[in-house]
Amino acid sequence: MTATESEGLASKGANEWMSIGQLAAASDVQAVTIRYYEKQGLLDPAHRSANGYREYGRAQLKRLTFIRRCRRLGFALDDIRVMLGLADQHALPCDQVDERIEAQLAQVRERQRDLAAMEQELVRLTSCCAGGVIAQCRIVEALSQTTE
Amino acid sequence: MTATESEGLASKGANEWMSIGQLAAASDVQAVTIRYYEKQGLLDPAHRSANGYREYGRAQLKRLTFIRRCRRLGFALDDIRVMLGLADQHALPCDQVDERIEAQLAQVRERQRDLAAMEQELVRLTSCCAGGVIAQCRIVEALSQTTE
DNA sequence: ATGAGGGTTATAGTGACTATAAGGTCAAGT
DNA sequence: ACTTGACCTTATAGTCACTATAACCCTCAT
Repeated sequence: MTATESEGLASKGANEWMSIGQLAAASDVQAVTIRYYEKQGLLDPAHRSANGYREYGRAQLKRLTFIRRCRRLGFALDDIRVMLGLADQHALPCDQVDERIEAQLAQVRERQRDLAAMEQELVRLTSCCAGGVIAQCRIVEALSQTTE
Repeated sequence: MTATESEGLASKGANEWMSIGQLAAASDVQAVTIRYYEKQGLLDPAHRSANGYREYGRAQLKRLTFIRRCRRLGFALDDIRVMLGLADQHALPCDQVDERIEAQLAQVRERQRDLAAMEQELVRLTSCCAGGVIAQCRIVEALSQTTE
């Protein structure tokens, strides 16, 4: 921990300006990645302090948190850019965002199915290869079997 | 469909030489990707016919199928290269392959957990945004909430 | 004043493709 | 015979979302 009042980041006492490193710690996004997002237009160019360092406030943390969550949910940066754009226009109907969420949900569920199949296959493979030698090991065979 | 006898690929009648396109169709791996694998050393340089075209037999299809399955299971090409190398030396103990499988299984299960969380959040988000306007929509809010 | 640990830029590299360009080959139809 | 179109060949460049590196500046404690 660097500064005395930076620890909580819920401490909205005096001023809440953060350096890029503090924002990185608070948001769980690396500093380089934050700069990358700025360059990609996902974050506005940050306000600079006298020495040229970037300074961030709670709004930026919020926005960055949103981005990080979306990334974790599997959204591409382009999708996120669009969603941020939509969200900035408060009068627009929510359908488009909702549509995206639905599409993403479909994707997530497809991946879940894939992973379930993967898991099953891996479990089968581990049990078939206990303490043996590759000559008897069926792993490669099992994974190269042509479906016929 | 191009050639007359290419359709079945289970037809092991006369000769079973395939062009790269046929192998691509049979293996569900794009031709460009097959060439890429060759360049990366995952596949041996293919035998060439008189005109310089690549020709493949069933052994290659098997190997490629193995690679594709591994990719689907989330293995990196480096891992696959090693596993192929291990599998080619039939006297070696299976432990190393097994170890990899175990590691991969752990990865798969971690992703499953992540996806489950994602799904939950997405479901929550879709229900909170039905027919509204962004001003009332909680999606962006929900995904930018600082955990406190 | 020195060194550690921040910050700044720009550029190059990563993995696993994907797209493009520019050409050679082949079977079928007119 | 010729053209069309689908296939094959190579090489190179682009993609995405970072990640690493280089080379430098700023600040603070010892």
